[in-house]
Amino acid sequence: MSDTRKSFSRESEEKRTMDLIVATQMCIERGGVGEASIRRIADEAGVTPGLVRHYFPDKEALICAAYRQTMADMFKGARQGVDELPGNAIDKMRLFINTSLHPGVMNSRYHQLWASFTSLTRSTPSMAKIHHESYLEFRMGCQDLVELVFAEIGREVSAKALEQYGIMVNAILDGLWLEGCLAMELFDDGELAEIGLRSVQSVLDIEGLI
Amino acid sequence: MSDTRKSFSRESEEKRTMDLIVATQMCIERGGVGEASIRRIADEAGVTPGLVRHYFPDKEALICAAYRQTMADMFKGARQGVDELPGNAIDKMRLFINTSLHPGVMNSRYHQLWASFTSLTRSTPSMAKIHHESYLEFRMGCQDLVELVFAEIGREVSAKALEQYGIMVNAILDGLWLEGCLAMELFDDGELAEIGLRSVQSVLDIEGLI
DNA sequence: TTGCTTACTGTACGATCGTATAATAGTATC
DNA sequence: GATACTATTATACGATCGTACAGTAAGCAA
Repeated sequence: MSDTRKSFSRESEEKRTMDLIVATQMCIERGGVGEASIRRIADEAGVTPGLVRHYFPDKEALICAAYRQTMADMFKGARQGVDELPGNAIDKMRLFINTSLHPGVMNSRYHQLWASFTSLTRSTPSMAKIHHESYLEFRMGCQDLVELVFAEIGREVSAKALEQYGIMVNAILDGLWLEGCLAMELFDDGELAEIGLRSVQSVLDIEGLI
Repeated sequence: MSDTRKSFSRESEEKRTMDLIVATQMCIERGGVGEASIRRIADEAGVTPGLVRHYFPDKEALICAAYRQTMADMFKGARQGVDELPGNAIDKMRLFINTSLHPGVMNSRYHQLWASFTSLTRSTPSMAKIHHESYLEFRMGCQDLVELVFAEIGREVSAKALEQYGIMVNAILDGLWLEGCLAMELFDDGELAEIGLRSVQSVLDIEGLI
């Protein structure tokens, strides 16, 4: 039909794969899963639809890859600087809470991606697996920080209690993150982070977080 | 094409509308927004696709109606019995937390619906409005209960502080609800409700909730 | 029973979907 | 510069989508 073919340059598998994943994120970000068709993703990535199948066996595999990437991005964003921080455990916890509840992580873009992927976990087993893994990873991140804090102040708790504290902190961060993502305009800058610090301090019955 | 027409009976607008809304919920519950096509919804409701347009101007209107209905269902479920409870404010708060974090409200069905609708709020203004309204309604429900509790024990707090307590309680419930919906099998019966009670008690610095 | 209203069915249309595959061209090797 | 490899394009196919609309029958009023 067309008399001129699209010119192109060959790229590495890593680049093309990542381009397609990022394009998928952008499509979903724009209008949910329904907006993320193979054609639109390819267009967003600057390639033609046929190429997608060259790198991913089917659409589901691409969506899964984008899901994994999104969760990795968010997790990395939330823990930014926490592990490198030379300070004590309380400082790490404070930074973790602050970072998780600031615009770098708590924004409508991540929320849109998160909600879209989450809505697929029930019907797609491979996505349910990703969801499960990333949930546990985040919860364990919370739990490990709690453990550090308790060790620092010399408090001893059972493994079960520690787990429940992890669940609590995770819930508070998830809940505040949700509120912030969904209604950013209702809160002042740093308000949710402050509420998060106060809540976690209360729940863990510790001091020095604020 | 077919030699026999589908027999039918005329029904009231209320019934047909509700049938279509429920059918929409069931389709979304089954496999996300992608599964909720007009044809499948009509089939689920026991009517033909053409009828949908007789009651709803387009698909978006039907999805919005289903969104509203779902949020109303959840809100009603969470407040079940709370307002009728003759007891004191602490009892109301306890019941509210327990009910919100038990299977009647905290289940994968509601979560699937919630996540699916939520993923549409960014690109569809009419759904963003519904989302905003239902979020504020739930948060105010939390805040009102906090106010009742504080009044009961004679604690006086500023309006701003009260609002922040409402945000905290809402976040804790949202966060735990999410955890429970997404990984029900990781928790014992009533474990999350208990964690919720302990967290709220800590955060509000009150007694008698557990 | 007849006729009227309209809830409801059935079919059609153009667009878009995911996938398959043949044809092409960029690039490295010799 | 010719050759081989394969990343990439282009096109096709059948299915399904949302919507439009003409035709049909259910149920009520007279």
